Amino acid sequence: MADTETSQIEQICIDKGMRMTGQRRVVARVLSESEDHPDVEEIYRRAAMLDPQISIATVYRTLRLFDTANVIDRLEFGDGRARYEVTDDNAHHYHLLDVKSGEVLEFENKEVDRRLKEIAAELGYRLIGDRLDLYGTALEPGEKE
Amino acid sequence: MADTETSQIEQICIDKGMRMTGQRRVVARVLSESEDHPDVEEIYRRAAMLDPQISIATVYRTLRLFDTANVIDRLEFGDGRARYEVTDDNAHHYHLLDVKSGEVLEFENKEVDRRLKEIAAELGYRLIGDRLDLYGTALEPGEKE
DNA sequence: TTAATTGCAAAGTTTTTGCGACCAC
DNA sequence: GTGGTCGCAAAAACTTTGCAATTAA
Repeated sequence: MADTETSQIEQICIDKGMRMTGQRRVVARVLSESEDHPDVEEIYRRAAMLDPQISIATVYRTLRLFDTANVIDRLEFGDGRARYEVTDDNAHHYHLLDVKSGEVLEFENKEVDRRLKEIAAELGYRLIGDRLDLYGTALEPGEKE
Repeated sequence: MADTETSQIEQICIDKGMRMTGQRRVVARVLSESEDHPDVEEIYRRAAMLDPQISIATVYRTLRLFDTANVIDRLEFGDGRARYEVTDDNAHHYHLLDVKSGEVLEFENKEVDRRLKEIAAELGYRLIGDRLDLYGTALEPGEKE
């Protein structure tokens, strides 16, 4: 079972030379197995299923650690709570929020990537990060596209 | 002097049928005259110069009111506190943060506007809002652009 | 062995809210 | 006049931190 496997994030942390405690392994596993964008409470809830003794303070500390090490990305969609996802070094992506359902879609666009880098350069900056979130409502079938 | 004039935002609020109290006028004036992106504490500080009796609770309530009415935009640059700017219906713009100085530059780009709308449509959504923030470091003279 | 990490509870930040007094319309 | 708004202080929501006990390397 997956219970004894090394999760994707755990391996990254090991490679980065982090001290891997049981709690960090649990949080790493939770994040590796999440396909959504959970907030801290939700990550804590999922982690507590694997280790009922884990403290939310440790979850906060671990998320900050992983975020600082660029292992995960902290997202903010304007609802006050931070959400997290695993950093994907190969494919930088953006988000589209369905404002009615709260669902979050991810999308990539190389053309946008390139254009943003150019824009930063035109303004005299080296682009080191970006955040692009679209907010939309689902088009009904037949509705104008 | 400007003290008795109707500020840009105040007029918008009047047009929207809002009840205009002295405090709302003060916050409206502060925002109208701000060319930066102040956070709540800073807005409160500036408002208190015009009305020393104003409460920060009222500043929070007024900002939420203005934001909900789309008179101002709430910005989040990842530092935990919300910042605000006057909504510009004519020219939608994006932000570039100088991560070293904390300075915020604004830029427009019709091509990006159009592309984002197309992307949303391709995903099956009507775009109703977006947020695009670039993070960069200033290029030194002669540095690769 | 020992410096780093944990759980707990206390405290720090930012924002919201209940309530009686007050004010705009 | 009266429903909306204000100031105040309390509380809510989210996040960080001090400390003694525990643990990874």
